[in-house]
Amino acid sequence: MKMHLINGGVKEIEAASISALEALEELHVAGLERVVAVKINGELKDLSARVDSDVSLEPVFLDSVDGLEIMRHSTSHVMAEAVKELFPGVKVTIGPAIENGFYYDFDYERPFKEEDLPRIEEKMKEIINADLPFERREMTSREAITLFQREGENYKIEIIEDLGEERVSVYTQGSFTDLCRGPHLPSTGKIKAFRLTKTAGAYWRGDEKRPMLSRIYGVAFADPKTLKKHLQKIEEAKKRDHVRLGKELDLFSTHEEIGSGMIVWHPKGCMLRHILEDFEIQEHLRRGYEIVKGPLLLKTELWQRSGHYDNYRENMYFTEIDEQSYGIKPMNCLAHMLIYNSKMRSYRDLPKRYFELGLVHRHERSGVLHGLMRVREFTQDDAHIICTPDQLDGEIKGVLEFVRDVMEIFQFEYELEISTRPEKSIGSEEDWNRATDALKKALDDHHMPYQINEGDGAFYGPKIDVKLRDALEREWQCATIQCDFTMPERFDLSYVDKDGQKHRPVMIHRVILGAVERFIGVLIEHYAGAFPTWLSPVQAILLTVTDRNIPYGEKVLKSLKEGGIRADGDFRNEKLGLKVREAQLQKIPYMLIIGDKEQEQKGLTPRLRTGENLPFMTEKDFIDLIHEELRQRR
RNA sequence: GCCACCGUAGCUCAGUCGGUAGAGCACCUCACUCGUAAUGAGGAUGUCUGCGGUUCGAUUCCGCACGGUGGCUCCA
Repeated sequence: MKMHLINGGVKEIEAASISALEALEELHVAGLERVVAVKINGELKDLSARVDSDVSLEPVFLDSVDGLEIMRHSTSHVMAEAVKELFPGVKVTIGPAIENGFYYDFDYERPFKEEDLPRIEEKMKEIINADLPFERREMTSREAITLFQREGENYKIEIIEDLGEERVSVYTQGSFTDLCRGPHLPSTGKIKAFRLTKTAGAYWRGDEKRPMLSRIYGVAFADPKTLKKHLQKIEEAKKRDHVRLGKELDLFSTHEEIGSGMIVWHPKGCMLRHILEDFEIQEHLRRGYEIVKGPLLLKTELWQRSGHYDNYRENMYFTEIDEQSYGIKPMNCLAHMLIYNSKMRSYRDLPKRYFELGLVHRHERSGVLHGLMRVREFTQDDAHIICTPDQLDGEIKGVLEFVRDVMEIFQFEYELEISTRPEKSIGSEEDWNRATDALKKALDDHHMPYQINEGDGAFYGPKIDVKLRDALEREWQCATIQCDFTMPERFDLSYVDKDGQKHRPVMIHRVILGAVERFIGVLIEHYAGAFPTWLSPVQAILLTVTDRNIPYGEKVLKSLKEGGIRADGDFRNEKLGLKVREAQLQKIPYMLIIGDKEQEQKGLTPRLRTGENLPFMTEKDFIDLIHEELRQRR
């Protein structure tokens, strides 16, 4: 038979069938000890897989993307074996490889705790040191069910039954056999670096009505050095945590006595919000939006009419005024529709683009709250575009471009998803398809790649979601563009077309930043608190060298403020070194040194937070410098 | 909401195997008037998150509540 090595030689051998490992040896693959699997005709296989016809082979090295995933998956099997040895009676469920590591979900008489992890790690090391081979076996589903019945592994049986395959494969290493598609490492000794990181509860099959299992997470890398680097990176990322920086930079706080999910904005944080909101207003006006504002409380009857009462009630707060039930708005759309309906609309008026920095309240379940990222009271940069069906595509494109431009200003990388119809929803199948297609088309036309998120749409329509990542690489939904054919129907929105007849407009719900709170959370982590000048709550701080520089410092401060600079002064009787240090820790872009030299020559000496000094300059030059940065949004 | 962990001075944290607590920074006072990441000396600071229970005695053990963190589910 003839074997072809990808990016290598061709070799013909006599034998009719050999293992992939033997084949790679025949082909003199370098670094064979680091090979953990093989691609046979492009398909990932175990090294023990048989090679018995003319094939192309490609070794998979431990430190490749595929190699790491295989190793991480194998590590989860090793963990399952360790847990089964240490905790008799435990049942295994699923244990996949994930980004940087793996997890395994167990069903045990009690949940696992952090303190169980060292013991499990020890046991895993024993298994790894024993260098046990992973052995693959194929069998019929019936045989596999019998096998797992003997082991009392009813979750595995459920998986096999749901698979509905004729044959399945199982892998055994040491005392542990698991249902698994594979491939796996040749043996446990190939695992070079792992760490169990945390425990967590997780519902069986992600369904909160089913049992809560006990999940153990781990990370695993090709070598101890990379593992250490990864753990250090996480420690570094924690220094960028927005809750921590929010406190250090005096931006916001939360209070037990106020309640969960409510943010208190301090002067600097509030300034940051104000800058963003002001930016948003300018950008919206520029793009043909009109600013509107609706009330916080609206009668419950109206929420019934919109469908929110049936579909979103558990997230809403209600109250009673004069024996009349009211709901606090969780979304801003209702008032916008009433504005539209306040008079007759012609096709000539469309599209209407109503923009509101809308304060909403949502009763988020206590366990999901998280710093600024997930709160119960937040402000959306919300808009509703009401347009003719013909205008829909163009409007979606316009919003997409808006999102793209804004993300570029902040230099965010983002991921796009389309979410389709959820179970709990209103509207006809036809409208849903039409709306979903419009969203897809807009993304395709812009050549923007996206994922499909089945069943994750809003109850009234499908949506495009834009996701940003925080310091720990967790994804947060920010911008969203949602198509809606239903609300216009329910509120009987109409416009008079050229034909003199009333027609039904379409509505787009959309946000760009999403929630101002969440966006600021992501923004803090993105810049690690060192905001560009245009966003910095304090752009420059004056640092006097001695007390005799104070009067001059005050004069400079006054003219900088009059020049539109967000300036502050540190006129304390302290050493310059201390003032520099504190301004540095506050991550203020410019420290302006005011000493005798500056006083005599009538100017200032800026020090950047990078440590670099700019040459001595006049107040006016400095003001111009800042304004140039503002213009460029830097 | 579910699972795990956590809550000690304004902040970061130590401590008490049950006998009512400490450090650094910050704060206040005094001296120093100083040129690019911490000047020195002195001082004050706590219902040990809250409410119950066990106990002669609880910050420490137990339960509940409140708040936070990491996940699951849900979501901007």
